[in-house]
Amino acid sequence: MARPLSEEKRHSLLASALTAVATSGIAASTLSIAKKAGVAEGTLFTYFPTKDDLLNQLYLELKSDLVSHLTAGLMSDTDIMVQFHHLWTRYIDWGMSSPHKHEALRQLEVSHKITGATEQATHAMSHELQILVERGFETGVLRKQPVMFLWGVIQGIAGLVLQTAAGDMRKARECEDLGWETLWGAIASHQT
Amino acid sequence: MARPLSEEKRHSLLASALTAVATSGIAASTLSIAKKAGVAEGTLFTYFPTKDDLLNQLYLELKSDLVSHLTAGLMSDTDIMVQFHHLWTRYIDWGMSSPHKHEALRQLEVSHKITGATEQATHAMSHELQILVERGFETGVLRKQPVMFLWGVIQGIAGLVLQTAAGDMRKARECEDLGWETLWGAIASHQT
Amino acid sequence: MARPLSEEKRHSLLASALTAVATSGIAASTLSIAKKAGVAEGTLFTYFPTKDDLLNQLYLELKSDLVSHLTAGLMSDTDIMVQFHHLWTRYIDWGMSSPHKHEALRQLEVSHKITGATEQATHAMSHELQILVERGFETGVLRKQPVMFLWGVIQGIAGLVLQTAAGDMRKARECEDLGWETLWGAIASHQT
Amino acid sequence: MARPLSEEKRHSLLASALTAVATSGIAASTLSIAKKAGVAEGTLFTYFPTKDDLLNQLYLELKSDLVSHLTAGLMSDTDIMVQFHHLWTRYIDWGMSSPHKHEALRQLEVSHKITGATEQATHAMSHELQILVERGFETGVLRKQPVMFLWGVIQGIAGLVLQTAAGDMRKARECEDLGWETLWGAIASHQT
DNA sequence: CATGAATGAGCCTTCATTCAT
DNA sequence: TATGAATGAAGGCTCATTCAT
Repeated sequence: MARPLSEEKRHSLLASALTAVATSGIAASTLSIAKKAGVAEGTLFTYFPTKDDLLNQLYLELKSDLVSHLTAGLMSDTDIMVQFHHLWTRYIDWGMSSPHKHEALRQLEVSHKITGATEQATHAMSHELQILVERGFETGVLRKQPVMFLWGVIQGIAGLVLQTAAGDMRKARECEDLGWETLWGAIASHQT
Repeated sequence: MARPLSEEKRHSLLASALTAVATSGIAASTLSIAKKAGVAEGTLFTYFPTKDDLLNQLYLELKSDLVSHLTAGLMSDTDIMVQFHHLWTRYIDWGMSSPHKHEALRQLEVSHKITGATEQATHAMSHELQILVERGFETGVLRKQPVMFLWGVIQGIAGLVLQTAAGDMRKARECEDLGWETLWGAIASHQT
Repeated sequence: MARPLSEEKRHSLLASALTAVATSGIAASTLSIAKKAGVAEGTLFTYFPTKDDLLNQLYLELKSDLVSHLTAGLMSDTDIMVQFHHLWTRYIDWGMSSPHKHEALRQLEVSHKITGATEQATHAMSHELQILVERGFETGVLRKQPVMFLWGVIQGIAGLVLQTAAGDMRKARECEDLGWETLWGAIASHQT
Repeated sequence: MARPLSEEKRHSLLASALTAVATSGIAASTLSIAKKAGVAEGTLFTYFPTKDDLLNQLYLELKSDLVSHLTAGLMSDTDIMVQFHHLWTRYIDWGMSSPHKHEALRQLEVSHKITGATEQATHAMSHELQILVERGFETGVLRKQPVMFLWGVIQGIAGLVLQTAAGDMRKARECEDLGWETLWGAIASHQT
């Protein structure tokens, strides 16, 4: 009975938190977040018991959004390099089309507010990617390394490209290509 | 100007800010910084007119510290790859022996508080490195790319290694080697 | 008026308020009270239009509970001192067996939230006691004094005994006797 | 160096807290207290790290004020009853001339905010009274009982008198006498 | 110059009450 | 009637910065 929690408000709040965190870091105030979401400050706390909780949920949502964007259209039976190139393209695409998401993710990653449990939850999401990586190891295409390390390399170089491209949109294409060469050089095993 | 500003106090403050920022991010309070520096809160503001100013100075100092650590012992007439490997070793060494510095730098980089002017000032410091990179381009050893991009790759992979190694000190050596292979693969041109 | 207000829920709410107030004073939140009563927060306000109203009702109920406990088994034709001793025993009994009630009453008395009307209503309840007291004055057994004053003395000393006994249950009996001597000394006229 | 903590402001704050607590109970806001003290809200927290701390200090000050008022002019070599009567008179005098103090003390006593340490500290203050009481026991003038109990009786009856007198100032004198008879009856041993 | 008291805006969170369901 | 989401006003406390000493 009573009014049910509105999924719409929840999304408003997360969306508002997204831009707020991208703009002001985790110092963004709950009041500003609530206001931009068109909601009273108190309401924020009926959806997220704590500011930290909101940040964790936001982190989760961003990661999930990124992963699902990356894996969309991935064909698991094609050449591994092709698949990685697909991943790469999608990553840059994601970052270009929603720069706030990328920036907010960066802020959250550096913030010390993300709990171990949240981190765990993100791992569960990337099952498909994990398989791809493992196949890369087995076939000898990729240099053997911890999965998290590999993922970190991708993330790092993508971040770099996005940042570089942000300054000069016209070179975006060039930049993406450079990034791809860099990435593939970084992770492939180069056994001729 | 009876009593001049004491260089010692200035350093105390920067050192204190370093650990504070590494631990708590830029949210670290001026009070906590002053206290750990053994100085009154007001004093902090005679040395740095503003908290943001302190953060910028800290950033400058960290970058300069890093660059001078990297370039120490660099022999400009040896093989380029050897020089880069030296750089790499020194980077990891720096990060391992002073993890606070590395973490603080990360926090500052992400913080939106570093002004353009400060950023400019850091470029000036890396003259020697710039020359090395350019020689890399000319000789065709390195893939042609913006210097800042290259620098970002180094930084990103080094950060990744430090983070990975932090969790498991025993694998530090392994990790460093993996990092080097990754880095060299990322930046070298691979012309057979 | 399809469904009438349920007397059961009303009691749940008052019972819950009782322990909440005893524990946390009148600062106890309506949410906590409603929850412990197994009822939605909004429901509380259909039974009591206001938190202050709830507190007043609780006060009334506690006073009435106390008075009826005191007067139960009172034989109006025995010796006055015996009747007072009966009262005293019953008071201590009440306080010992339901310490929450006693504590809650204290909190409410001190709270400035009890209205004059509520206070009036309690007077009406103690008719039987009033008669006893007046007989005490007429026969010269009790020192002449305002009824409210006398009642205050009883309450004060009983409270003291309960508080003292709370710390050391083993001495409860001793404590009760001491209290009785104190009380009787305080109110009897001592005409030898 | 620097501006020293001003004893005057400290007193302003305690005085303001006194009336605020007397009027609104411990729910009195720190803002209202600071304002009435003519001081910024933040300032309150440089003098008292916590609201609870302020309340404890206030309690201490009130107790100390009361005790020193009671013992002033006490002649330890006169008759015990006379000394107690002196105490009684002083107590009523204190309560009459500063009703806020009395009310605030009541609020604090009931509040659950006074720590054990604070309570301890108050015991230390009443050394002189303790001696008087013990002499009362030794000489058989007082009924043997725990000191705290005796003190509670005095406090309780005094409170009652003050409350009763508050309603009808003209009867204050009468009321005080009645209180004294009640008190002495309550604590004296009545051995003829 | 060094100190730390003073300031008041701002922060996160709680709360009594209202109202849509 | 019962529910609990929605509200926005406080509440206690922290903080960067100023300024008297």
